[in-house]
Amino acid sequence: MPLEAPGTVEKAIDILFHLHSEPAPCGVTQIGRALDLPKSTAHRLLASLARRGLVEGDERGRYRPGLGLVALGLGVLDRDPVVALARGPLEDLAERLGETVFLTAARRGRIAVLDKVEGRGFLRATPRVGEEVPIHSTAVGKLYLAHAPELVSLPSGTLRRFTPRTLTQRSQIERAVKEALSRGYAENREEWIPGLVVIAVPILRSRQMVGAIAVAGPSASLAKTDTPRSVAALVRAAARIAGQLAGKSQ
Amino acid sequence: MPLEAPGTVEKAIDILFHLHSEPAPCGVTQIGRALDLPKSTAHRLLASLARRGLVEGDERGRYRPGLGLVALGLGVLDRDPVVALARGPLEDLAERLGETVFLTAARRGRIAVLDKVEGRGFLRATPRVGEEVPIHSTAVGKLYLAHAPELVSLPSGTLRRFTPRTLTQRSQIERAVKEALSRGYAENREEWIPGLVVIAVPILRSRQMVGAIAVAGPSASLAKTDTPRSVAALVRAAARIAGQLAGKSQ
DNA sequence: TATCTTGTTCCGATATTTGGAACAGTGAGA
DNA sequence: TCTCACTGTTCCAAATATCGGAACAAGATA
Repeated sequence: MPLEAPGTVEKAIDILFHLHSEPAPCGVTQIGRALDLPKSTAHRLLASLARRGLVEGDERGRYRPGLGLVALGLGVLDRDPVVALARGPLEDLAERLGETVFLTAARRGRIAVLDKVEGRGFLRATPRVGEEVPIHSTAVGKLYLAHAPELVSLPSGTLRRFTPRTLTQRSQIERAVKEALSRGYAENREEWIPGLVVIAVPILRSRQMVGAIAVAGPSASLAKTDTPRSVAALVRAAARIAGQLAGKSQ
Repeated sequence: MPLEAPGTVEKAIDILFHLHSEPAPCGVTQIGRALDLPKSTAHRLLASLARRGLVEGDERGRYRPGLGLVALGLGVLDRDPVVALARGPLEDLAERLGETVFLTAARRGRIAVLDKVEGRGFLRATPRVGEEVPIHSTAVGKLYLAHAPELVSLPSGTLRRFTPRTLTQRSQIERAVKEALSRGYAENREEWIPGLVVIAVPILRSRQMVGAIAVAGPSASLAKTDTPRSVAALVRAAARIAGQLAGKSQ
């Protein structure tokens, strides 16, 4: 089985993600080369996407992601009750701590950023809502491994080393996960991005982990001695979100 | 020519928009009925969409929009320089005026909301980022008809009457557009939604209209006598955005 | 001007989508 | 508890829409 071929729809979606990853509008030939599609195929797929507004083509034949994607993407966030309930607490936290605070959740075995409020520092973390984060080298990843390992899938094989401090051995990660479980929070001190420190706590609804909130900033601002203060604030906010979540419907 | 049939990709996109418009997750049969697709076709298209994360299916076979859409949708906004530059002024305006302020732009002949900052009132306007607004019955629509009629396409035939105050005759609209052009701003007093008043000004970069910012609120809060104050604040903000826009690149 | 590019269109071959039908699992109602 | 109606899923032959090479027109480049 030589890697089953993607269908028509999948190719079209691949074009969307490619346009998303490119900073500038792309031409048909360029897209075809990047995704290994004949020019005419790329052209036809782009025409279909353009008819529905998912891409926009200028008069020169360059294409870029279209406004139709905005409505669809924002709709996903509006639909999620956790995002709605977390918005206020996130703003409070960012105000109090002065650093960037964000909300994450696991979907399809991966972890994505669902919302954020940026801090006030000249040097500050700026996660992108909708993007994924690795599992083995982040604070929220460790939390999921601790509280809901069935919701995330750690890549098999060797784990990627992002920085000198990245934990790449399973035994190291196991130890960190156990620590996260017993302490109730997880840390990531420059294990993913040099200079970046993240402290995260889980949002637990009746023992089930439905997400995590975290504070992120430069290592100088989130020193180890300050950790208890950040953790306390995060835990309070997470409890508030979980409480409102329990009130809502189920 | 009996209304050419949509291709595979278009059908898949139609499914995305249908899921977006439904508040609850949908089953295969339900989607098939709504879009006139056989069950098996809907199922296969959903499988393709799910493989790329644009939809998520639960264990019961219900499908809903997926997280992949978030990254794509937010990416569109990040890419747009007007959105980035308008963010600050929008927040200032919302703070000063106390009402909801939003940014719109024309794409593909239609007008969409690109960003918003909501006001503080218990009763306040809550536009949805990414959604479209009508042209003939909104303040921003009149602005586009005045400054860049080639960018928007007024529907042919009779214009839809949303409220008793909606202008449905071309001559009425022409007069309103001329007024908007001469005064530099446009108003919409309950012409689209009962009780909703909007005041909008264009963002002009070297005589070209690249968007509009507007303040929206209940008619009681945006009385006619207050209009000059709102207009002045909006005009200042629009000029600031346009100025920074001129500085950036071209 | 000559020579590359580019985006777009065309059209026959074929692989992919299509959609009816059968299957299996679930939930409601008797 | 049994039944029935309804789901979502899978299968497969038929048909058709996709595919992709080639030709075309329009710019950009040298």
